[in-house]
Amino acid sequence: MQQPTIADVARAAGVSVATVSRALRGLDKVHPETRERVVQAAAQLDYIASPTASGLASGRSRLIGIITPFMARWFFTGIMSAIEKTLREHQHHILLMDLERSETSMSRLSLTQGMLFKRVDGLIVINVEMQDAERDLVRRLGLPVVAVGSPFEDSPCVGIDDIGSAALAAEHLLALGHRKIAYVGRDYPEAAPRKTPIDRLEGFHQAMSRAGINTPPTWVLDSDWTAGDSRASAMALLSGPDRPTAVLAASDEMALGVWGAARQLGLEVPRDLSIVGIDDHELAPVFGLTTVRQDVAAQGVAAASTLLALLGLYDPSAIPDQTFPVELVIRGSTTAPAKP
Amino acid sequence: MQQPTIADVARAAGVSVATVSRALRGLDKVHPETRERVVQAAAQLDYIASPTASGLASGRSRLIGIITPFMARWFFTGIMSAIEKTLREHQHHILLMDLERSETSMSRLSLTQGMLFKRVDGLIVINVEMQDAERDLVRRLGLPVVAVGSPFEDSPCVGIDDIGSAALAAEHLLALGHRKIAYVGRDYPEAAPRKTPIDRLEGFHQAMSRAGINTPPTWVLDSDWTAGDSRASAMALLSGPDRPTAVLAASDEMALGVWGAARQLGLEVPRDLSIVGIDDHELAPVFGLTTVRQDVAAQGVAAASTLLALLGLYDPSAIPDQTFPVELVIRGSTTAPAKP
DNA sequence: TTGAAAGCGATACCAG
DNA sequence: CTGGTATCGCTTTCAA
Repeated sequence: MQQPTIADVARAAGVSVATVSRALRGLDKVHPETRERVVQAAAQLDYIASPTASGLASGRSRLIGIITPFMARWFFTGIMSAIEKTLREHQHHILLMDLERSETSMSRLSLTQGMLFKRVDGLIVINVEMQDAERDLVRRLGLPVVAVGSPFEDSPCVGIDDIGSAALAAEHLLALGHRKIAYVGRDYPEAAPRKTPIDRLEGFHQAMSRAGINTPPTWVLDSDWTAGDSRASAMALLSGPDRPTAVLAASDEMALGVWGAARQLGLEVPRDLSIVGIDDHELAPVFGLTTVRQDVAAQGVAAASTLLALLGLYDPSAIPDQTFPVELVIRGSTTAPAKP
Repeated sequence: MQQPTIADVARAAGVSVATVSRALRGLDKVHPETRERVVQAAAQLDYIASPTASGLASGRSRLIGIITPFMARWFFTGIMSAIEKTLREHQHHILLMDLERSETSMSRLSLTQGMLFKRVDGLIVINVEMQDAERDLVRRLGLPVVAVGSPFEDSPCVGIDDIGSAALAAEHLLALGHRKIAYVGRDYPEAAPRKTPIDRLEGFHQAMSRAGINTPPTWVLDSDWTAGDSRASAMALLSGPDRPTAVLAASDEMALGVWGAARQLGLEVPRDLSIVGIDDHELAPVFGLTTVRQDVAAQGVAAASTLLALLGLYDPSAIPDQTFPVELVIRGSTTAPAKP
């Protein structure tokens, strides 16, 4: 059976399509009685407007593109979920673009050629550097963009103070009396530079040098930010003769990787090794991991609201903060170093 | 500046819009020379076709809706990532619908009223029961559907043998000599019944009764399938006087929750307690968790390919299996029970 | 192989 | 407040 169109509703209600369109969208300048009749007719016919058609006519698709690598990481799923809910309340939907392991320009092609950008009214870019062709297209299309984590040109950017967060974690360890502190989470040199890893490492270094401590380069471990990889790196570090008394991991997932390594080596946490992470991952309270908490959902709501404001659909004065506070959460994975 | 339209390209190439349309979509019956000229002109103008317009005209949006609860769970992110990549190779995009904590019909309204279903060419439904109004609409629209995890009407369904998987895990514990085995992962009674939890519990029960063992009801724990919640349940169970020697968790996330509880109670795994999970979560190898592995990515590819086949865009003979094998992966979290 | 023209299903401007 | 109608940009017969 054919889907009912706006013309069917108009006929059934005995009005013009123009009136149906206004009535159903809740525009003013429609007589309440008329509107009622239209609404009745529409309900009667199970009429649902075609988003494609209204998109063509109005020039707005009510679709928001989300570009992200590592969709499977804790941070991204959390923020995405919040973004989705916020946008849904404003009748917008999310178009997903996972970039994981597809950094070749070939598979990214669908961003430009593949029409993704022409489908959406705006973009939320989560922790990715856009490529030149992509930036150009975004600019040509005049797409509003909200960045999360790392900035995009002069678009609004939502995030936390990464430098401060890492420093906070480091200072916690220092306050406990640790001096031999290792760091996990520097990007591999061959990876595209990302702001978050760079800033957190910077925060670690700042805190350490403020304390007058010189960290040997071998105690700064590269990682692809997965638990598995950081476990591997940590195995090497912790099985050596001169090992640190504490490790600062740039994310909780990596912190758990370090914990796994410690466990396998028979080291007890925190007795033999203190571990602190960043994020407050779902598993952090489960294992009692000390960490620096960030509110991912709040960041998602902020990103979505900001984009809606850019689209003129949301009161700009209601836009929440763009830099979110973090908070040290002390659990059982950190303690003072054992007396030598 | 205005975006170039198909008419601009036609003008530049000195042909009709019809020819441009054919040439750019790679249809036959276009003279190679003509096509070349069109392609040149299009490139020259940075022309990108409007998906909205071609959607209206052709009746296909190249958009696939994904409906899922718990977007933040391991299983969903993994499968979604695979689906996205598969669909992208066929020029389709994903429209996301996270249902977490939005089970009220009010917030689900956007599925029906909110046009989601009218935007997409097909649906992938992951482990959710659709509501009546939703089923009706899907039927009326004639939307092709592929189900994952739990079946949807007579649509193709991708998944694993949940009963067999749980039985496999249980039999591993039984083979090690365990008799006092608890189970975590029954849905709370007030939750909407889901197939996976039901089947896995069934598999556990089957294996136990085959072994002639009667599990006390108090050793079957309810959980919302998060690590935190299962940790809480396990705390109660494990701190009691008569505790099991092994726990079978219906997912690795819950297994890690149990592990957290054991740790907090000073129980050592596997010496004091064996733990086995299901999934092979990213953290399973990190902590040495014994588990039943399922291949999520393969299931995602299968779901996407099947849907494409339903849309007539993919060779149906190439559709992969719909029930995927699982495999017991023995790591360090299980061992024979301590001699009494 | 190519072109002309009729939709596709709304929106929005301009009258009335 | 309501109706007529041009328009959005592309696809798809139907002829040529």
